Amino acid sequence: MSCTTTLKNKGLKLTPQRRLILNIIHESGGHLTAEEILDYVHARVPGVNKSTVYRTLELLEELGCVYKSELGDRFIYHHAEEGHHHHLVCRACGKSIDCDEDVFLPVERALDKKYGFQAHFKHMVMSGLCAECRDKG
Amino acid sequence: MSCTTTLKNKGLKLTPQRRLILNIIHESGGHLTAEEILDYVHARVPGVNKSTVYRTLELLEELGCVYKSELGDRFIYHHAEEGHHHHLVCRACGKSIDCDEDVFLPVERALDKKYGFQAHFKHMVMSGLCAECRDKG
DNA sequence: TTTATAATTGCAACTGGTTGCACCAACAAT
DNA sequence: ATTGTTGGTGCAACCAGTTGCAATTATAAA
Repeated sequence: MSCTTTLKNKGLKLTPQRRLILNIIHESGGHLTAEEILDYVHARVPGVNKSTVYRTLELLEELGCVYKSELGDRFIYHHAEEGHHHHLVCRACGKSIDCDEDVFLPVERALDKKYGFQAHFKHMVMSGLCAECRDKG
Repeated sequence: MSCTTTLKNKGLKLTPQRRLILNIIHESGGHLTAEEILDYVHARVPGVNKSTVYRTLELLEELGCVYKSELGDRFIYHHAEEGHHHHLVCRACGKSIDCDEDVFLPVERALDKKYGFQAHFKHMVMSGLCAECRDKG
């Protein structure tokens, strides 16, 4: 279901500000920080207030339209495409690799079996070294 | 090696402020947010400036004396004991369970094999449901 | 014990992000 | 067309955390 219909179904309004923010996230494709999104918004429509942007991001996250993930010290937003997956971000070249959803299943099983602890790993973003950058040294 | 000797070996000073902050983290045993640490500091010595506290936490993390981990939206600090391990924090009762260091090995291997991506999971803090709270709810 | 020096602190200003509130816009009922 | 209601925005004040800088202090050498 598209973001716009999700909004309407909940009795929420698709305002110009929200349309703008959705467009920016969709067009970017990749991962944007809240601040980058704010900058893009202001570049197109200077008048939009920052609290509107932050509130919209929070709303879209709650609706499941975008994902908010932790990467090191900051939070990044990305579009919730069909099919969940994780992201591998190279700390050397910045490249982002889509990663299969199931890699954390062994961890979830182990935590359950050993500690009776129920954890879920959803759209994780992991920092590390990609193959090319590792070979370069 | 103790935190105090680590400081001295690097030519860094063991000031009263740093001693206080180290004591608070050691005594607490558990996980403290930066703000909680700041509150405890002020409770004992009101004059200490917040920038001193934040800078000290950053320094101690760089030295490896304390760990800074992400838990949901915030960062928590905990003492770097002998033997690394992860933490399982119950989102219902708040209880913290120490978790074996090796649970993420399958993930690290899978990421390497499938994507040539090198990632390391160190002192992770995971939110979820402990066995008791799961049975209750 | 005194001095030299680099490390450290407190301060004030600032940044990213949040919150309460008054006003505004959209829409449904009359 | 008018009104009532709900949701949304902008504003200003606020909060946690950061930064540059001048003043201070722990420490090692003399």
